[in-house]
Amino acid sequence: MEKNYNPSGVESKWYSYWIENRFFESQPDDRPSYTIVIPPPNVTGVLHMGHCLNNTIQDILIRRARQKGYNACWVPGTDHASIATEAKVVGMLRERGIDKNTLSREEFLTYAWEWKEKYGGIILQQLKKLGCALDWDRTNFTMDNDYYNAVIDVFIDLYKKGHIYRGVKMIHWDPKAQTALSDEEVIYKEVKSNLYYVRYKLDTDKEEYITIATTRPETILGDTAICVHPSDERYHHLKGMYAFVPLINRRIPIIYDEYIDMTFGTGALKVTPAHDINDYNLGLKHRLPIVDVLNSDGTMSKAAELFIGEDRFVVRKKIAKQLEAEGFLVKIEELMNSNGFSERTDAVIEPRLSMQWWCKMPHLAKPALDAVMKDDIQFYPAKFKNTYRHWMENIKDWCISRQLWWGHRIPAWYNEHGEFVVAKTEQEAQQLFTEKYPNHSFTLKQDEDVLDTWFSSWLWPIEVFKGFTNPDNAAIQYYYPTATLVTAPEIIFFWVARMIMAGYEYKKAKPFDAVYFTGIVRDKQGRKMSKSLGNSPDLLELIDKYGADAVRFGILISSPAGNDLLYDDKLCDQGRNFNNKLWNALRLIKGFSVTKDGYENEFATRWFTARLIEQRLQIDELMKQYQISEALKAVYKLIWDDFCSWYLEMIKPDFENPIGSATYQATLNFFRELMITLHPFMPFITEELFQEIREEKSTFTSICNTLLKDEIHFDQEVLIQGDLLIKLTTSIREVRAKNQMKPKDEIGLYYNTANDTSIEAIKKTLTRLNYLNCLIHSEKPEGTIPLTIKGDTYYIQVHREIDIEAEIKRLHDELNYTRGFLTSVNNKLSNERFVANANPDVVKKERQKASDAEKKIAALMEELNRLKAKK
RNA sequence: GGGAGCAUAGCUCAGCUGGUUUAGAGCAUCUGCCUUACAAGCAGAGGGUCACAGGUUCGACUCCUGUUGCUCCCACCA
Repeated sequence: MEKNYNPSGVESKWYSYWIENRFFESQPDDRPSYTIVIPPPNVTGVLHMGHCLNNTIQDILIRRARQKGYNACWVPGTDHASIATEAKVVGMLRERGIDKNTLSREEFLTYAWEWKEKYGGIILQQLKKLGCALDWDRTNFTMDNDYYNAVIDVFIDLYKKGHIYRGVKMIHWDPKAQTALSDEEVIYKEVKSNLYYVRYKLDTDKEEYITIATTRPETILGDTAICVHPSDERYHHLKGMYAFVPLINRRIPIIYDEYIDMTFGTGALKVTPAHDINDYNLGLKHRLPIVDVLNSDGTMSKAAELFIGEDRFVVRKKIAKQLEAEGFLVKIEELMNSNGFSERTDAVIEPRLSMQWWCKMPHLAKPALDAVMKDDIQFYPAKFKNTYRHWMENIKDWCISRQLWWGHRIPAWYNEHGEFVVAKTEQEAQQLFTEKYPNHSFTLKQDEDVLDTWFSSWLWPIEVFKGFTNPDNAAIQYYYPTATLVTAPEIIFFWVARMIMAGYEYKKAKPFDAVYFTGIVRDKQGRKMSKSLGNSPDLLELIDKYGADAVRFGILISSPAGNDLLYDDKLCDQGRNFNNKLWNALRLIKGFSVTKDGYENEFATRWFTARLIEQRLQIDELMKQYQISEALKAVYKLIWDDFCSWYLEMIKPDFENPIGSATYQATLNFFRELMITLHPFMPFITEELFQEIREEKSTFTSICNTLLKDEIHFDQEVLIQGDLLIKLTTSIREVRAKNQMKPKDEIGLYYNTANDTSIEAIKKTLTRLNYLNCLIHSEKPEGTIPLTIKGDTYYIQVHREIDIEAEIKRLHDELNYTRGFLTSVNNKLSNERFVANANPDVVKKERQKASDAEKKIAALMEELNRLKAKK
């Protein structure tokens, strides 16, 4: 074996081996299932740190489930991501000099599919580098033929049930992508804007004005009223009056409504029903006309009368100048306010009135809310239940149509008069049309729009098993409900909530038992990783540099449950070092020469046997609670500290001496068990080392399909002895360090407890003791340093002048500490109410603590006096 | 504006339903070691008024209230 572990080559070798031997494939059988559906990454995506965290966690859950005897199935796939992909394709076409507007729908879709075939699989390939144990035969895409039909069928079904309708409402418009967005796709950001104070001339004989304040002066051209608060005395005299919109002189009424905030600006609001949701509502209430001054691309429309065809932001500046020139602009103030941006294109959102398709939510939300509140579906961390409840209780109708081509085309058919039917095919539509509108003409045209991406992804846990296409098939029966969904909290509404709704609506059952929400990956300064900051490392480069195991380790070890994690390359260093530690531990073991009568350490093997079981139970508990980074820490310590630092040092024979075959076999076996325990976290190196010590080379064995033992009983007593041994060893090393002794300097230990069998296990290697003597009570050795552990005293002989003053001080400090401790314990015990009220076990423990402390104090006193006498 | 969460060592965090010591870990720091698996290593050390102020209790890092500071989600302000 090389001196250092080198992951390159090893990782791809084992991934191929796993695939060739179909270890990740799953078919229904008599084992219980453990299923995860991957949150399908966008076809446009490349792997980033968020994916790394997310998929590593899923991989751990899947691999562990398989080790625990479940039939584990992890389903991969991608999401067509309508708006994001369409934007990419449009961009690609532009680079090639093709304008989307010159293409037919079919031509555009041909390009889009080409693009998807070329780039759509990249992200899945990258997951293989991470080691993900996905069942590739089950790969799904949200626009696969069956999946597409399932989405359309669900639309039709909900329409028939009366949950889907068409209507004109104020929606969020993305002028860049030129499509409607759902509420969830709008991100509000604080921006610095100007607040323009503009005066409107009143329709009187005198030179009278009313001044309003607005951040969007370009919409002045769409004003149809000015609104003030009914109890605002400043404006009482204007009742029933009119004003003129500056520049275009439209005569508009002054209206009164309690919606107005009198303290903002001048207390007078310009009302533009076409371009603001609140203004729209005011308009409805006061029956105001609507003047839509913007085109769909964000330029001024004909209705604006001025600046026609110019961009809204250009016009904002121009109109301010013109207002100023004509004496309408009173002043400009700076203001922080929040603007909506498109999640996908980052364009500033326009509230816009338009005809869209909607899905009513209340009846879908009800069972989905109950399931989470009653913990039928468990959220980890549970705090997200609150967020979820709040949204579900205030849920609004879902805008599901998008003015795009890439996606599931809405199955609605219209005649020339805008009358429509919903049907899967044109044929069906014609039939329906005849029935519905017997005397109308019908040259039918299908709706040009597609459905929101999430209207397909909410069916993911069902349709990846063909739960719509073939509802009674064996796979859906066996795998659904899935076990755990691992996802980011950002998409709790977009996706998680809606999958739960779809699950109850169409399967009458939850889609998953639990949802684990990961944190956000941030850089070490706590900033969110983003392209624009350039603080996101290239994952593939990281894997090349450190190996996937080390990267997995790095991202997990910093990842507390439910909190954001601060990633730093240093953590991958730690992971790489851990790899190397494992590698070298095996190098040591394999380097032993083994004979029947070589060195045996029966205590050490007993101790580690117990330790292994104890820690595995601990890891089980942590994993049950999804405390994944804590579980990894526990494995890490078990291997590094318990196995390498203590166990291996205990069983290491003297230089060039052989090890006994019993101890050797036990050690190999421990190592194998440790690899299995670690495997879900670091799959590649554990497979490599597992194969390295494998005995039967003939069968297609892998650590992937090796079961974890489920022992639950272990020897508590030997663990206590081990702790004592560790304490003693540490104390001896401390003496060495304090006395600045070289490794070669002679040192000896006297002990006096006959009942202590573990003492024999203090091998010279642990502390480099030159001799170990049991002594009889009466003859305490001279010139030694006393160590008091749990009331027993040990003596260390260092063969050099002892600094008695320093030793006295050390004993004194320890004595003081122990006395303080005893006092606090005694305070409790002398309190009658404590003894009366506290749990009897607690009282018993406190009594034990007191007597231990007393014993220790006595021993310390004795040694202190002896030292003082010598002085 | 509504809601949720966090505050423990220089940094990142454990410490679950009050009593395992007078609070732990990893990283970082310092000291000593090229000791025959690993310097990507070994051994040892230092470092905390558990944000602040009250309260409940025999007993509070842990429960309650308030204050301060930070984070997130939702609603959305012309």
